[in-house]
Amino acid sequence: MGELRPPLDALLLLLVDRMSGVIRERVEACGLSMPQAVALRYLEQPCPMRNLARAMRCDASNLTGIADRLEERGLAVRRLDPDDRRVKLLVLTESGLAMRAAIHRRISSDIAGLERLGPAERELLAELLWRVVRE
Amino acid sequence: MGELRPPLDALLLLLVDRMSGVIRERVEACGLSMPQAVALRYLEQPCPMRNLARAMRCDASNLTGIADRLEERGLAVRRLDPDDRRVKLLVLTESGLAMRAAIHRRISSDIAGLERLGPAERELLAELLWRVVRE
DNA sequence: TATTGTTATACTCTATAACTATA
DNA sequence: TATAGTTATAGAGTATAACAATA
Repeated sequence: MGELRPPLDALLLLLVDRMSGVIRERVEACGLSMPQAVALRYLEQPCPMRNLARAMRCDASNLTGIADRLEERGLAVRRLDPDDRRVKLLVLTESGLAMRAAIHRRISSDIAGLERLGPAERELLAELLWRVVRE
Repeated sequence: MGELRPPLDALLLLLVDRMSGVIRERVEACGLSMPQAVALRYLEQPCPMRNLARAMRCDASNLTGIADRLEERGLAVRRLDPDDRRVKLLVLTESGLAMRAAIHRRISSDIAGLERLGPAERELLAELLWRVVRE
């Protein structure tokens, strides 16, 4: 029963694979597509559509449709920017803020096999990941 | 300069987010879409299209198009299953095997900020992740 | 009857290019 | 002239439902 441990890179890929699947499931259980959920996450504050596109690493033309669908669902609205009349600011509604929080809550809870680690091991894992992930 | 360390769940989400982006970039630099690359990864051996769809967690009807495009690129071929004439086995070509290996190589190398950890710390991280990710 | 792969349909995401209204 | 958002277009992924061939 001596199961061979895969190398670190394989473990990281496995982790990403599993977590991505679970995240997608939970987001779609909330009735949103992934791009819509990602947009919500970036909309902590009113944001020009152009900036949002940059943050989401997609072409600006895509944001038209994504914003349309967020508006249709009542999760966000377009607001004119008084300082530059070319710009439209995308802003979360109350409902959008609630959805954003709900998705974050669902995604952050019950992660993978984290329950198999004790408090000290989680602390250790967090320290190591912090070193890896830090800017 | 005392930067606050985010909680473990946030660190894991951050890691997944970063790695997912890099993986997508590298896959698309190889000229494939993510679903095509995932299909290649699962095609270690000839595989009925139905099983592949199950593994990829998508409807079987999607595999028709994905397999079509893999065949157009000469990366895979459909082969009849002698044991069950309803079944078509998807099989990698030589070119498909090479692409599969190339993608895996590119994805596995130079991961995120892993270079910031020493050998002992990497060993520790691998042990912890193995506990988390193990079946 | 049940299953495999396909087709038809509809929706979403994706990029490119052209357009408009501002700056 | 440059930029912000939109539109038009085309390709790809996604699910559902219906279908032909086979079990």
